[in-house]
Amino acid sequence: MILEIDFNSDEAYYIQLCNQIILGIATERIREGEALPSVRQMADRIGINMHTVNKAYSVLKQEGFVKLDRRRGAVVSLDIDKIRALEEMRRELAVVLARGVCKNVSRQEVHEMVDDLFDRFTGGMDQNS
Amino acid sequence: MILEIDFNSDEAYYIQLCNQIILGIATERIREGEALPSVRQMADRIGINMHTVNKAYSVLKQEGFVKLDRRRGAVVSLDIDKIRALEEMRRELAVVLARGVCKNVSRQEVHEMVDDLFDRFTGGMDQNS
DNA sequence: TATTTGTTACACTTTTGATAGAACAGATAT
DNA sequence: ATATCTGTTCTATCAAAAGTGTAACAAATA
Repeated sequence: MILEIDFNSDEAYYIQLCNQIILGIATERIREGEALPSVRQMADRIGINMHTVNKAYSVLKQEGFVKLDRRRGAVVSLDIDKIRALEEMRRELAVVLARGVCKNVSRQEVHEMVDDLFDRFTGGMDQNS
Repeated sequence: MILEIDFNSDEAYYIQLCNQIILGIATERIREGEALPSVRQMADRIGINMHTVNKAYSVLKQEGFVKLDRRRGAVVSLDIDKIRALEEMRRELAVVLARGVCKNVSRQEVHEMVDDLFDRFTGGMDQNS
């Protein structure tokens, strides 16, 4: 699992960390039941403060991606609230697509991009889910 | 054109304003060549400070959605840098889809959502663009 | 001339992001 | 038992971002 913070990005470190972990889960580089490095290990590895990692883990817990276990650390545990997930996705997607539409990105190009990304996530094994 | 700030949102006011204007352009409620209300008018109307509106307009200018004219104000003028737009869309889409995949949102559901949003933007008149 | 435009400058407050050190209870392994 | 690890929680500090307020300026307009 490659985790790297872009210290020049304008995105907050804890947001970058959250997104990369979520991408890791989606691409199955981290699997359900696996534990993330402890806040201190992770902090050392990627070069940021323990409390910043802790904040990222707390957000991931709040959003239902991990559960925090005192003995095992942050364990990937997906809380499936699909209705809520669909609502949030729609809100975010609306803004992303609106930007694209303004820049003449076509419907077909978006569909192709979605397929391409989905292939990366599931490796083509997502006929049902 | 309905513009409203959610004062309870954790999203910055100027980001909310940017997104709503972009949505307005995408849905053609604001058309190319039209001018947005002046920073002072807009500030009065939606109940935030002039400088915050100015910041939003500056960001929209920077991102190529409007041009700022001393006499006419902020005029919708789309600077089409499609390659850049596609790159940014891909980055943002990756995170949005990853979240969805973790929550069992299917490829088909995403495609349907994209179609639905595109219909809202272009009213079904986007076979070519 | 008076008004409106974007623009800029200075000042100020509040919130957020990030870091730091320290301590605690619970769990674990030696 | 001891030492070590876990998340967690304090207090503290610093910098940057977000937002507001007042004021002024040049350019354009009516």
